[in-house]
Amino acid sequence: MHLLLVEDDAMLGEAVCDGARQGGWTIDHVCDAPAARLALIDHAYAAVLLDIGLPGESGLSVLRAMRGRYDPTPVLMLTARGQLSERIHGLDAGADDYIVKPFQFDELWARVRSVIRRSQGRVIPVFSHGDIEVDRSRRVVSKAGVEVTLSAHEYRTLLALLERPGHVVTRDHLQDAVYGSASAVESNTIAVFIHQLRRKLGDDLIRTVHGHGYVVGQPRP
Amino acid sequence: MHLLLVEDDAMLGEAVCDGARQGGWTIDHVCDAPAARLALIDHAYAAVLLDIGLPGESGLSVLRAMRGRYDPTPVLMLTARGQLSERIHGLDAGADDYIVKPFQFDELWARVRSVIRRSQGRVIPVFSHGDIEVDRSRRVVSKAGVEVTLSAHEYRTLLALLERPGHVVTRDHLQDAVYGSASAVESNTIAVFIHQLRRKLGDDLIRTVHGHGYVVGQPRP
DNA sequence: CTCGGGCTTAAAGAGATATTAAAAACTCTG
DNA sequence: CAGAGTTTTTAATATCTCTTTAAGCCCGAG
Repeated sequence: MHLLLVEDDAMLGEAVCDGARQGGWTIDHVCDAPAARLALIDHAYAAVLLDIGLPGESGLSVLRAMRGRYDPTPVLMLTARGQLSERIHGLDAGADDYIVKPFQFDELWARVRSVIRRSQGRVIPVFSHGDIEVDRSRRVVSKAGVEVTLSAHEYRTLLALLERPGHVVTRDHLQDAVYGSASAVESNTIAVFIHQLRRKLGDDLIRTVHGHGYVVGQPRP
Repeated sequence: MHLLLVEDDAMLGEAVCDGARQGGWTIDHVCDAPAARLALIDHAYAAVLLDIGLPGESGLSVLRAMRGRYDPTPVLMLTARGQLSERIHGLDAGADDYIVKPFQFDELWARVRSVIRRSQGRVIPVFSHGDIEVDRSRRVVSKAGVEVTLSAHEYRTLLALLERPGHVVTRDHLQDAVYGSASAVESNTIAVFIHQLRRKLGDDLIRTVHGHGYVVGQPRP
C-alpha cells in the first residue's frame, strides 16, 4: 500500500514517514503543492495525507484539482488547531477525513486505515483505451497485453491525455502536467513526447487537433 | 524449530532462552523493535515471542509491520499485568495469543506449542521466480536447483524485491529493508548489492526502472 | 500557393545507473 | 589476540538512458 504525504514541516514529515514504514506501508513525501501534483500524476496512492497549510499554494488547491479530475483517492487532511474554516472547506472540497495537529500517531494511523477501508469499495482506476492499458498503482503501461516502457515525461503526458478522453488537451496543459505549473521550458518538448508515445503505442491513439492540442478518443463526427 | 524472542529485560530474556534450548528449540534474542524487524527479514521463525512494552518503539508496531506484509508467523505477546488495552490492540493487530507477565514457564511453552500447532496449516512462504527459489525458513537461495550463497545485505535486498513482485521498489525502500529506517549510509551501496545479485542470479531477474527503482517481474503464468 | 503550425530526426547535454577496485570493517579460527 | 578471509563501504570511472535543442520537412487552412 502506497501513501503520499504532503507536508512542509521536515521534522513532522520524517516522523510520519517512519511511522508509515513501520506500519508496513510505503510512503512518498513531498513538501509543496506543485510536487504533490506531479506525484499524484505519477502514481495511484492508497491515500493522501495532505497538510492544508502549505507555504505558497495551499493544500486545498491540490485537493480541488484532484476532485476536479475525478481522482477518487481518499484524502486525509492535516490541519492546525483552530482552523475550523479550513476543515470545513476541506471536507467541502472532497476530503474524506481530517486530523488536528498536533496529533497522536496511533490516531493518525487509525484514521488512515479507516479512510482506506471506506474507499475499498471504490475502484482504483486502470485507464484503458482500445488495447492500451495503464495500471497507475504499478506505473505500468501495456499495449495488447505487452508491457511498454515509458520514460517519466512520456508517462505523464500520456496520463494527462487519458484523464480526459474525448477532450482536447492543449499543449500548455500538457506542459503543466509534465513540468508543473512553473513551466520553464522552451522548444517543442511536448511534440517530441507525443511523437515517442505514438511510436510506442501506435499512431491511432493520439489525434492532433490543428491549432488546439491533442485528443485521445473517438474521432468526432 | 526456530523461535525469535523480542524482550528488553536481560534477565527474563536469558531465562526464556535457556528454557527454549532445553525444550529442544533454537532461539534468537533481540532487545528492541528495529533489531526484531531485521531478524524477521532474515529468517522465517516458527514463532515470535514479542514483548509489547519495549523501550522506544513498541512491539505492536513490529507486529503491525509483519501483518502488513502478510507474514503469517505466529506471534505470542508478552504483556505486563493490567495492560488490558495493549492485549486488545495486540490481538487486533494480528497476534495469535498472549501471556501475562510474570508467567510460569510451563505455561509459556504450552502456549508456544499451541500457536505453532495452530499455525501448521498455514503455508510458510517459499518465494520463487523462474528458476530462482528462496526458502525463508532455511535462509537458502537457489538458482536452477543449485544453492547460491548470498551475504546478509544481498539477501535482504533480494527479499525486499521478491515481496512485491511486479511492483517497483524504490532505492529508499531497499535502504530501509537493508539497514532499518535509521538509514545512515551514503554512497551507492544499494547499486552494489543489486549488481552482486544480478551477477549471482542472472541479469533477467531484476529490472531497473529508470528514475524509480527496481522490479522483479511477475512470475510467468 | 503560401504561411504557420506540426512532425521528425539526430545529436548534444544532463542525469542516473553500472561497474570496478581498493579501503575499511567485520568474523572466524587457531 | 593476531592473521586470513569475508563482507561492506567508499569512491572514481564508465555506460547508458532520458531530456532538450534545433533544424529541416510536411501538411492543412485560408
